[in-house]
Amino acid sequence: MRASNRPSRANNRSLELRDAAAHLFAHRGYDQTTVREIAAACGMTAGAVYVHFGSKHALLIAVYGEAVTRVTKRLAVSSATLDCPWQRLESAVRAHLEAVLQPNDYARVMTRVLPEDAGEARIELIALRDRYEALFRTLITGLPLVPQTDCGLVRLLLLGAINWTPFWYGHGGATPSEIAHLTVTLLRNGLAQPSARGL
Amino acid sequence: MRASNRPSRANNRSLELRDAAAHLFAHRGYDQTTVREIAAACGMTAGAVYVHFGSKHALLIAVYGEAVTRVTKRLAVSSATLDCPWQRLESAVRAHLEAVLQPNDYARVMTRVLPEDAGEARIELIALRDRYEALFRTLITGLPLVPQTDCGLVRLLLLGAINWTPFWYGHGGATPSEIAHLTVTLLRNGLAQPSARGL
DNA sequence: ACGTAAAGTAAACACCCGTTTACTTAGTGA
DNA sequence: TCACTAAGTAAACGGGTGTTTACTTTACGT
Repeated sequence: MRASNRPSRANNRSLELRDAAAHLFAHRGYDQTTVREIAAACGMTAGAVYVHFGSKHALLIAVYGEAVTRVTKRLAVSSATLDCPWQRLESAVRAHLEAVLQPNDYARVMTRVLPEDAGEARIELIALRDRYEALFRTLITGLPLVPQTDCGLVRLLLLGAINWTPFWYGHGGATPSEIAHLTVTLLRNGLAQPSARGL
Repeated sequence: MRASNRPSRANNRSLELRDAAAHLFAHRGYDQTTVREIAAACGMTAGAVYVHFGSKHALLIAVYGEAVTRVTKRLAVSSATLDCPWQRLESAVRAHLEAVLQPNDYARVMTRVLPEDAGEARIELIALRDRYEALFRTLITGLPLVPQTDCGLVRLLLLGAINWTPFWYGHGGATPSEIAHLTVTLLRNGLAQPSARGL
């Protein structure tokens, strides 16, 4: 049968493996996922994994890298056409949440797997994450803020709030779009009653 | 020699074991900590651990429970004497951050170890965490907010922001007290320039 | 003084892990 | 057609895991 291989050889089962790894890492974590499970999800043996990836760490780095690439692309597109910097930020937050909260294996790995769990691959994962978070840096420094605001701290708090969402999403009943709107509104106006607003 | 055991027998090496486990879980995570390491930290053999705890999971539950108890106590004390609900919240956030960010093994386990990593003990850990987060529920519902604010969502965003701090603390240079102040000020007033503040 | 029970040891148990090693299969280019 | 190479298998390797077992030590109550 030659029906399943159109281009030539190299049916790129590497990508198949990477997808399976992403799925398992996202749902069960890195440590609790075995190479044999990943292989079995592709109908292969554990040994065959090492034809495509040098180690389990390399597989994680591939998944993490792809996750950053995808969510970066999505985020750039979603906020490119808007003028208001607050709307740009909200759009970016919405894109991030949709990526993290929908059953999107890749994006979820970014919050589910801590770089510390990756051993020697730790440095590469942190570099990948930093590359992504830099996007929020530009979005936040573009906001018209009260002077002397610590933009870095604001960015870290915002990312923390939205990175933690996978741990409770579903219990609150809010959609990613609603969460994004409340988050950015909160960031913009606060939630004190205007009459009771003090310094 | 009977110098080292005042009360009677039972020098409570259980507590010693629990402390050692807390230290290792906080710094290396649950999966990557072995029972033999915990035992060795107390100068014991792995087998002796099972005299005091029925399993590694039981040890984690003990650590997690103690963590919740400690930080709950600390939080209740810190915000009891204040009148202004915003100051109460800031004080609680500060207490939480100090517990999580200082080299405090117990508190750090609450953010470092995900309940999902605990297998069957998962349900008990989630129950313990919920018991703690309920404290913030009362603090937030006590705030004078604009009507129809989703208090639950606000609480979850706030807890996310401060639970994520261990992953970047130290790089920003801010102290727990400063972070707490900015966080609550942000929550209260937002960070838009008053002149540019819209709906 | 002695029986009892807790505390701890050393060693094994049974299993699972990531990785490697021969070996087989199959498609490709010359 | 035939050497070449990538892809994959089956099985083992070396080591580490949580846990259990049999045995020893130790301190107490009576």
